[in-house]
Amino acid sequence: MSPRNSAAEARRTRERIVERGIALASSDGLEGLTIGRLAADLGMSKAGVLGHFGTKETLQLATLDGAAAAFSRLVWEPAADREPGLPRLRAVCDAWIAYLDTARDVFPGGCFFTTASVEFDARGGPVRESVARMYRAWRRRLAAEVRTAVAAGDLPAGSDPEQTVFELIGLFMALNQEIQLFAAPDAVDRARRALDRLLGPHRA
Amino acid sequence: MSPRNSAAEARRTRERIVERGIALASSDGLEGLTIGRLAADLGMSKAGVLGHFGTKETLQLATLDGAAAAFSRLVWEPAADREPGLPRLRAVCDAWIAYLDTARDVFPGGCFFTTASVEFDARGGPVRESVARMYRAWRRRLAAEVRTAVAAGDLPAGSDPEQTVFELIGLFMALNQEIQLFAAPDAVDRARRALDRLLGPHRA
DNA sequence: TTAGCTTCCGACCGATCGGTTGCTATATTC
DNA sequence: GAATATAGCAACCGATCGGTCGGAAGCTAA
Repeated sequence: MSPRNSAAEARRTRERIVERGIALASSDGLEGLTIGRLAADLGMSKAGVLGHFGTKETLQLATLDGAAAAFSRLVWEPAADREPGLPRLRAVCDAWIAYLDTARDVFPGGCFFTTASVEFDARGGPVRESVARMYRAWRRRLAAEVRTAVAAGDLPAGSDPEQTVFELIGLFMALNQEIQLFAAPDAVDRARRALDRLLGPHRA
Repeated sequence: MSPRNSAAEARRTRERIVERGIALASSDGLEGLTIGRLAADLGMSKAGVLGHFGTKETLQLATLDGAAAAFSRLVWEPAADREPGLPRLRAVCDAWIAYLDTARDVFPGGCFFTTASVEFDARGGPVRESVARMYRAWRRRLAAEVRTAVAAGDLPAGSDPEQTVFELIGLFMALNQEIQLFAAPDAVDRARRALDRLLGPHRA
């Protein structure tokens, strides 16, 4: 079903487009992601790129979904087999920090979702809604782990899960700035110390 | 020295351009700030707008400076006559929260500097450097107040000022997201509680 | 073998981008 | 009052934006 490529290869092509789109958008934002540049980077024509998505907005949504899948693979899945509650929460937070610190190959421009959130938080449209939906889902999962940890007595009984999650998100955004804008070598140390203040000393 | 306007009015025109630029850039970013749109908004020609700055980059830097001046007026100056240390630090933080929550007329798109930081943190150039310089200056001032508060015994002796500032910045970014992306009605309450956790209970 | 489907390309569209140029109109300086 | 300086405009520049269209190339099903 194709000219230069078979139907199966077409899927691969689409994946290549999304993968490259993630890298570009993590640096220049989802709006700064242009079809022409994406095509040039991949050695394709603009029509060839756009043919897989139809419109730029659909391409943005696909890129966002691709980034979320990569994030899930890096942060959520490795912690899935940890004991629910504080152990799993810590594992997720450690992986989140590692995602910000060492996932430069997939996300060279820093946190894809911080960029997308700030870029679209003052606009309407499906991209904004999709970003908000993702953050809400992640916050819900974090809050659930906090609740489990409180029930298990691993976090103080008075802890407000939503409050803890609010502060965690702020921690990750501050770390992202520390790494990307300031290239601070002690960024991860700071983040770990803030984490200890929130969840109690590490490896307690 | 001018055609339709005198030299004095030209300064006013420049201020109008910057003021409108701040509003536009707080929503769409400094890159999304386009000369054509700015001109249309102000009922001017593109050449008339650009004539005051020469290049878009200079316009971006002027807009950034204008935003910093407005921020200073809203956040730093009102706290300047407070007692150095914890009282002044608290006043600045409260004003910072108010800036994020209620300064919609000047900054309709939320925190101008979070937007600029995330937009330029993966690029080079003078705009990025200017953003970094501003944040560094603000962080230095915050850290100085923390140090004074520690010396006065208003904060625990073991407090690390840079660490406290790191967490404060995260708090403000999380609040910005809570307001802009989620329009959460309890956003300010959350921020205040996080602040209490950092600096001790309010009005102690 | 052939007909149809699909991927992808090359060429093109109108709109907009940042920026330049020549000019007009006015304020200021002499 | 003449000369000068300048704010702002209209028109235009090449480049790029998102997007469309027709056809070439090749896989697949009949």
